[in-house]
Amino acid sequence: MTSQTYDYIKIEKKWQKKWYKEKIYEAKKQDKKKFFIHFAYPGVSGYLHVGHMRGFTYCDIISRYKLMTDHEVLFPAGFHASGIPSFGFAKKVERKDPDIIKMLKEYGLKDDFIKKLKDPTKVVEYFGNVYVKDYWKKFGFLIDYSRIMSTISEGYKNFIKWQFHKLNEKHLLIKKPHFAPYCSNCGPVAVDKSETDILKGGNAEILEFTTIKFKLIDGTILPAATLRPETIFGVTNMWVNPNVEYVKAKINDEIWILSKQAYEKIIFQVDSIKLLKEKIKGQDLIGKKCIIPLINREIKILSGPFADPNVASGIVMSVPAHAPYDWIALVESGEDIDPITIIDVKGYGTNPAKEACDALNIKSQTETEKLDQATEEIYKKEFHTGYLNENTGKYAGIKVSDIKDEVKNELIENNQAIIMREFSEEVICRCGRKVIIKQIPDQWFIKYSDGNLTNKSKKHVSNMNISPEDYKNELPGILEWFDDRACIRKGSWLGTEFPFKKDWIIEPISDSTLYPAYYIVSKYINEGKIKPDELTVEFFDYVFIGKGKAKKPIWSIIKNDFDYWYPVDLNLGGKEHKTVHFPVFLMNHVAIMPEEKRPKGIFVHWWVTQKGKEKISKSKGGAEHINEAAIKYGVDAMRLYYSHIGSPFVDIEWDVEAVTKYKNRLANIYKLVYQIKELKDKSNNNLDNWLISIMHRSIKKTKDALENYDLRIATNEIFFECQKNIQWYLNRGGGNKKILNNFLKNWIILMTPIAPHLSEELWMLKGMKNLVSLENYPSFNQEFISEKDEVGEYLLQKVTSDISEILKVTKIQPKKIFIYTSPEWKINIMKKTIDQIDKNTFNIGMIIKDTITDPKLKNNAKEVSQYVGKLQGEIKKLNENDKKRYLTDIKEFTYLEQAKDYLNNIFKCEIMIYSSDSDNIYDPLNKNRFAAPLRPAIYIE
RNA sequence: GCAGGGGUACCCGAGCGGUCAAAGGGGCAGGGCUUAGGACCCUGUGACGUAGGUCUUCGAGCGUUCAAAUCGCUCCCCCUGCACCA
Repeated sequence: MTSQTYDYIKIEKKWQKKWYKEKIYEAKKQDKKKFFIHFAYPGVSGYLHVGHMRGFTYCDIISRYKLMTDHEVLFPAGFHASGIPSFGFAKKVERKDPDIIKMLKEYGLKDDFIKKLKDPTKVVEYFGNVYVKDYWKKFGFLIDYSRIMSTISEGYKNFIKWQFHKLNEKHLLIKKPHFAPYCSNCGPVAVDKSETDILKGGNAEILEFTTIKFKLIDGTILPAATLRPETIFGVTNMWVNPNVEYVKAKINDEIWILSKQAYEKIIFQVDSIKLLKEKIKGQDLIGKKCIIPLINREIKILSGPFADPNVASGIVMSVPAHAPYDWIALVESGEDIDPITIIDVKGYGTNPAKEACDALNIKSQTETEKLDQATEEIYKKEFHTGYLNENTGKYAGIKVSDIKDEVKNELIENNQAIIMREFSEEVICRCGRKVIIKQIPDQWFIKYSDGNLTNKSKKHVSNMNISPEDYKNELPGILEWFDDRACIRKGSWLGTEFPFKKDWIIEPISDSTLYPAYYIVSKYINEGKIKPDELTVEFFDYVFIGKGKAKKPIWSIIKNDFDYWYPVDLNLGGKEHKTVHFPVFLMNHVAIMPEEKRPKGIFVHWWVTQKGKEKISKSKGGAEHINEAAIKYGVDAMRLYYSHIGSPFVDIEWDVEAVTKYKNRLANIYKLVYQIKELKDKSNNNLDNWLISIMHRSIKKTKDALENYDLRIATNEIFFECQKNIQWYLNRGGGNKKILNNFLKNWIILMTPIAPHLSEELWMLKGMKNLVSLENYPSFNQEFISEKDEVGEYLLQKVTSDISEILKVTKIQPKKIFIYTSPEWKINIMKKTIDQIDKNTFNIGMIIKDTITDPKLKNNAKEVSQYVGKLQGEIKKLNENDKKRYLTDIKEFTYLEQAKDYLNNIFKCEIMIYSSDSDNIYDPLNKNRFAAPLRPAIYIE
């Protein structure tokens, strides 16, 4: 192994050891500006994958950058251990789930140890360790490891209890009934796409059927369930399935007729319900009459075999003017009933349902596919563009989309309807039972709907620093829409006991809103300087909101810390947090913390997906394991990949080949530094000044980008532009040791936040003794900018590419190349014209006159006027950069003359350079007349 | 349903009124370096062109403008989040 081999494994180990030994990560309160950054702590649900590292890495990059720009940085981390995941994991271990056991064995765990993971707290402990040791430390994160905490620790629980006391004091805890997915065997279950808790039905939505109480003559209730309560005005009859035996139930004081299936669902949703012995055949209801509530019209019950006993109440009201199913059924029934139109919609006449059926040529109730299509079409049209007409009484003229809830609410207030909730598709629990929706009568909520809280939060957002900008604009809407959130639950999971109701546990979103504040305390807990049971309500009142007095000296020490570090400057999290975590993070701070302690910034990043934009999921194959990837590609390569492959605000694909390319790039940089070491010292003023100048441009661009957290732009500048520049310098023949050294040092520092291990290694190679991680980021200095040399190199590149172009087109094998730089008068005119156009004083005649006062140009008047004429249009198209280039004073002839060796080298032939102003020019084809500023004429033999 | 984001050359992806035939990377082709290379360097990669040029392109169609990938409208198509999962 030669010294030039990039042995990243060795390098990583070496520098991590040093960082962690010297504890350079530890945040210390100093007289500097502080920066508090953290990521939304991960849930403890198993091993993480390469996707999770994206956000963590961004956080470390920003944190390292701040550390290098004169900030004292606090970058803590912890685990969100509350909730179902660790509990579920433990359960799986307990029942020896083969996938889980296999996975644990793959990670090298012994049977004895695996057994221990039946205990959820052991699960948390184990994975907490994995996250710290195998992920965060392996990636070189300068997390303050002295503050690591978990949400199921005693101290944290006391903190959460305090939070809920505060919410209660502010009247932000309320009680009301709630409807939640529930398994009669396992308790509450989460219905979501990941299907953690369930076997089937992850895509199910909860549908809210307005169940309207139609009354039979004897007062018995025939409940018709509908998603479109506003159509009640258009009801002409009822549909009852003749083949179904309905049951009767007593709900409060009412007798209801409904399907057996409906009964079994509704018992969980109403307070008082009793099944009666009496049953009734659908057939026996047909022909009877009932009354439409609200409008008190009498209608007939008809036979509707399509009325599905599994859907809602099993009984359907018929709106033939607006529901294709009802229309066709009515036609087929042969009854003499006129549809009632209640909605006016552009593009339809008096009976939209009939028109839609006709358009699709629907003839029978059995054509369900077409009927569904017709239903959807009409529903969409009517909902978005329809208005209720005169048949709807006081609602006439109102938009359908605005009225739905009003009709529903009126019916409910009049005790003429209830809401019945049901899944859009079947949901089956892990245990095999059907998941139902259950009413929880006295559910506690955090009142996020509170107007005052919402408004204050929205106002706070407007002063925050939020990336991306789009999210900042979205947030007020989200806060507005964010509703009360059920905050406690009873069931098998981990979390803090709710202080106001015994045996109930605070749910995991509600216990992770103010938590960055706890990082200030966790350090003292971890170091044994204060005990968990000392963290009383008085303690937190004093430390966090300055209420009361310090009962012990340590209280004021902690408070001092808190006052220095808080608020959070930047909270990073994935896009999944946009509508859940970030809103509650904000609103709880606004509710509880004083104004100066509310968060300053949020950074939302998108995900790493599998090929084909699929979410990486452990259950569905998953991506590479973090530790394997780290060995295969190297940590710095992965860090570079995350920060460069795409904008933080798009999903990126995990692309093994791309990561490999990044790895090679780092190896090249490593080699390049070695190669430069071996160069012979030589100087070239123009070129050397150019390198310094361009270096400072890069410094400026990088810093500007990093200040805005534009990680990708910064990374591009450092790892691609800088490399390109130094490559140009070397290819051009540059070799000034002093300047190269200076360039490299700056370059290495620039790289450090992104590829810290490589940077440390290179820094040492340059003979530096200190840690580059603790260096100061280079600062931009205008003095080092040399416009002249930048323009000179630009000219050279332009000439080179022009010559190449000519060679390519003409296919000439060049023997001699002649270059003619612009005559002085054209340069003067160019400058004058730019100046005058900018000042809006352009006068073509004056410029020509001025120019030909020069006796040498007297005979060239025609050429002069032609040139000026063309210039005008061209200059208007120029941008500021271009203009600046033309206005820069540079002796083109001299510059090119000095770069002759380079041209010589490139084109492998003799190069002759002339100024168009000089007399002895070899120019057989009179090409020099085409010479213009920064665009010399070329002639090739 | 509510809300958000997109469609750019072979692919990924930047650009978001003139600097745009459109950055950067990858792929592909040719050349170089090499014992070899899947490492690295150079060149090319819309079409046409024996002089640095011209022509046609940025989902589709209209429009605004001296000027549009970039702005407006309409349409088509994709993707994502949505609360008791974190």
